[in-house]
Amino acid sequence: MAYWLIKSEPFKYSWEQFEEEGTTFWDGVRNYAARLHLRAMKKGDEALFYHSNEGLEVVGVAQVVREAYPDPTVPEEEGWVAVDVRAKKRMPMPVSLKKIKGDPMLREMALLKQSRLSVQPVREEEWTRILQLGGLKK
DNA sequence: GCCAACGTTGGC
DNA sequence: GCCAACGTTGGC
Repeated sequence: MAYWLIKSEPFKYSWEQFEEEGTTFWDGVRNYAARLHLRAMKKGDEALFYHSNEGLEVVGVAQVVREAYPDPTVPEEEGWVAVDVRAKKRMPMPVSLKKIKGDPMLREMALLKQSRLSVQPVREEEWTRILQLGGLKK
């Protein structure tokens, strides 16, 4: 099982909307590096849901329920993909970018190193640490 | 294949 | 609103 981080600007699609819908298709990725990650996602993998631009914090955990398939919003020949994700758990204490930056265990996170990448892998140690900080794990 | 110009993302 | 970082495009 692998771990990921997916970003959304809350005024476009927020965790609140996500929770309401329960399951949604994650589309709109138009970046080759991000697409590689989308294609590598397996059913059952989990992802941190991060609010970019506004909020600037990890607000919840999502789970992959359907692996990569052609993005229904563009012609299939273009090769872009979407996955389906389900809102799994809200963070009791959202983990802010500030906190992540200040945490020695999270210094190597892709979120800090490649801040523009909208779908990125998360290491197991980082995953565990974020869940701790968020109040989802001891 | 290089690189300048341009567009986009995202933090501040 | 600004700007750095990064990706993409297009001329050569």
